Amino acid sequence: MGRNKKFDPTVVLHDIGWLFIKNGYNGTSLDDIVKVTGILRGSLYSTFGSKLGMFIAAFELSLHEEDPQLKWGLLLIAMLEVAPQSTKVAQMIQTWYATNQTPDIEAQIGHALLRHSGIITKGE
Amino acid sequence: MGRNKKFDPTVVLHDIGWLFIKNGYNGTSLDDIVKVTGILRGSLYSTFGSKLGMFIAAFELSLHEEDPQLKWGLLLIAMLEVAPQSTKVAQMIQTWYATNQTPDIEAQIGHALLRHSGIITKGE
DNA sequence: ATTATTATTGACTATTCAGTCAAAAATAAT
DNA sequence: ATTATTTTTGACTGAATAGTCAATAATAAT
Repeated sequence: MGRNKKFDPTVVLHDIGWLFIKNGYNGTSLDDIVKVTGILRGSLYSTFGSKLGMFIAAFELSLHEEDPQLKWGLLLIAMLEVAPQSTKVAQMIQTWYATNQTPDIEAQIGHALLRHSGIITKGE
Repeated sequence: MGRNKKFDPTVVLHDIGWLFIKNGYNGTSLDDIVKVTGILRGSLYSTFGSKLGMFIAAFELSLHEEDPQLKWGLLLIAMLEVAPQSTKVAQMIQTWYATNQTPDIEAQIGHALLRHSGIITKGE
C-alpha cells in the first residue's frame, strides 16, 4: 500500500559509489550526492538512513558484484577513510580480507592504490 | 627585525602530520589542528598559508626524515585523499614513486594500508 | 631608547555541512 | 471511490567549516 519508489536503489548506489571513489568519503557532500543521483535528500535519508548508510550500502553492493574498479575503489576508501569511524565498515573489510587472503593480496592493494591516485595507468 | 616565532615549525609539522594520519585530510579540521599544536589559527595561516599548505609541509618533511610510520601514513593519505585535489601533491608522489620504485613497492604500499586500517597488526 | 618589522591573538565572516520534518503527492488495497 | 500507507519535496536548522584581519605584543636593528 502507498506509492512505490520512483528510483532503483541499486542504480542510485552505483552513482553514489562512483562519487565516493571520485571525491573520497569526507570529500563528498550530500549536495554532491543529490546532484549526481537526482534524488532529493529526504528520499535518500528515508532509504539509506545516513551518509554512512549510503556508503555502507554502496560498499556492500560492490562486494557482491563483478565490477572490480568499483570494488577496489570503495575498498580503498573504506580502509583509509571510513573504517576508523565505523566499526561496521571495519568488520566488513576484515571479512573481505579473511575471504580473499592470497599471497599477492598486498601487491593487489598497492596496485589498486597506485592506480587510484593516477600514479600508474592501465598496463604499467 | 621584529620578533621571532615562538614555536618550532618542524615540531608543529610533526603534530599536524600525526593528526592527519589519525583523522585523514578531510577529516581533520583547523580547530583540531589548533587544539593539537597549541598554535592559534592566525599563526598557522601566516606560517603555512592554508590547510593544504600545512599538509604539504608535513608531507615533505616526512619524506626527508627517518620515521617510516609518519612517511607511510602521510603517503597513503596523500595518494587517496589529497592528490585528487592538488597537482602539487600528485607530483610529489610521482617523484617519490620514481625514486623508490622496487619490485616489491606495490606489496609495501598494500602492507602499509592494511596496517593503517588496523586489518593486520605488527607481525602479521 | 626609538622604531620598523614581525609574530600572536582570537573574534569574526561567509560558506558549507549532515540531517530533519511537515506538507503534498502518489498509489496499492479495499 | 475511498482510504490507509508510503514516497517525495525542499525549505529549514544548528553546527561546523576554512580562512581573515585589525589590534596587540614582542623584539631585532639602529
